[in-house]
Amino acid sequence: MSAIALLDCNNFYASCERVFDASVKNKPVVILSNNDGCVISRSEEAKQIGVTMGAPLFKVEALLDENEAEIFSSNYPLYGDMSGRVMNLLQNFTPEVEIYSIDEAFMNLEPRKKSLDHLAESIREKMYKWTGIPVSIGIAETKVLAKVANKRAKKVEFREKGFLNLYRSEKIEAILKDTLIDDLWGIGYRSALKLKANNILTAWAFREMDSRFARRLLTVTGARIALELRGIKCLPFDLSSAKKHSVTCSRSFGQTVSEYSEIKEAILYFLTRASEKMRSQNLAAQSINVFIATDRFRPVPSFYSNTATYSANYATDSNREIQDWAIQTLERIYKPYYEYRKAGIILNGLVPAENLTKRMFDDAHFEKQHKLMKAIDEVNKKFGKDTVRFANVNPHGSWKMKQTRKSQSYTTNWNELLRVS
DNA sequence: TCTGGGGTCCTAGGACCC
DNA sequence: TCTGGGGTCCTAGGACCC
Repeated sequence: MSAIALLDCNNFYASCERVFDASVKNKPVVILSNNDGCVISRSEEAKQIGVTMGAPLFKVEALLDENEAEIFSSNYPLYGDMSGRVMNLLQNFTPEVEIYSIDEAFMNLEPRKKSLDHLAESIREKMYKWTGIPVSIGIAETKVLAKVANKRAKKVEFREKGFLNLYRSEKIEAILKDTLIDDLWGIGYRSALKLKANNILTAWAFREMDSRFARRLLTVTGARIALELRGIKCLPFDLSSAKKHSVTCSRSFGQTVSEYSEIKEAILYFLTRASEKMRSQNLAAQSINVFIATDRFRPVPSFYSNTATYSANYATDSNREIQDWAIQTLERIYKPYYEYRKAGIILNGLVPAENLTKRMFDDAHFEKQHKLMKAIDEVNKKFGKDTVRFANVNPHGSWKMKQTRKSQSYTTNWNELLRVS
């Protein structure tokens, strides 16, 4: 039985901003979602003054001003780059690292030369020294228990140490009894309601629950979590950094949009971004899902939301072809007169772009398009986004979000390096 | 035309995560 | 005035096959 660690970066986005801007140390810092809509990351100081996760900016703006907080739009190139540094560093401690999210990774700590506590300490220390990012670590026999340990490690009692080792620990029972069912990884709002209706209020009660009943109530997903709480591994360790199954691009608009031509513009723009990302992983899509929606908070004159899928007989990575799919699909769901607030596309059925099934008729033609797309991607990578683009794509449509508080791309753009004066 | 059991594949929708 | 975006997995149900 091996020990699993879950490492995550504390207040990741806020911490990233701090690495490069000393003037925001020891101040409340918050990072906003796209459109500068709501708070998605908070420094410790911001949490303390009572800014909640997901709070809409307009509701906490006064509070932030009073406390002289720093407010940033999200800067994903920066966070992505910092994430890469963190994950690379982890490989020095064990080859078995599963990157679970931009700021979290599971690690298999076996075999090891040091004690688990010692190992956790040295990982934390090196991470801070080399990347400037503070991290928390939870250690246990399964992923779910490691998650519990990690969460607890952030609480006041363990914050100083920054890690909690529950591997074969007699503390497990007490901690599970003190963990509310709502706070358990994998149990969301819906499942928590069902469990509470059955008087299952804590992680411990869930662990002790009859597993057939757990399965009936929450399907296999829930049953697995209950077993993991007992120390039985059900969630596999995924080292493969597996290829994606889908790529999404969607946005809320900066203002409402009604005209078909503008919605189409937005959709084609999202398509450009998503297919770029797809090709960067050498994948091709076999279907597309298009969705549009009016403002869910202000259903005026009435709420409308719809989605449709186009499935092709072959996969492609050519924008020309996917554009055709997208437009046909959009036409099926677009209705005039509505004030749309959000739209997006999902590319599905991703397969490796090499060795695609040969097409009966226009294979040579497709080969050409494939090469053309690759060439366009190269140019845009070198000279900047949308240097070369399809004429029907407008990267500056009226639907475009506003991002007014973005920090610099310190690590990914030569023109925005940190200046030392 | 109806009748049965057993199987696969696909899709839409739900639930959850960060 | 102002409320994010990008993913995964599971299941039920329809269509189809023998």
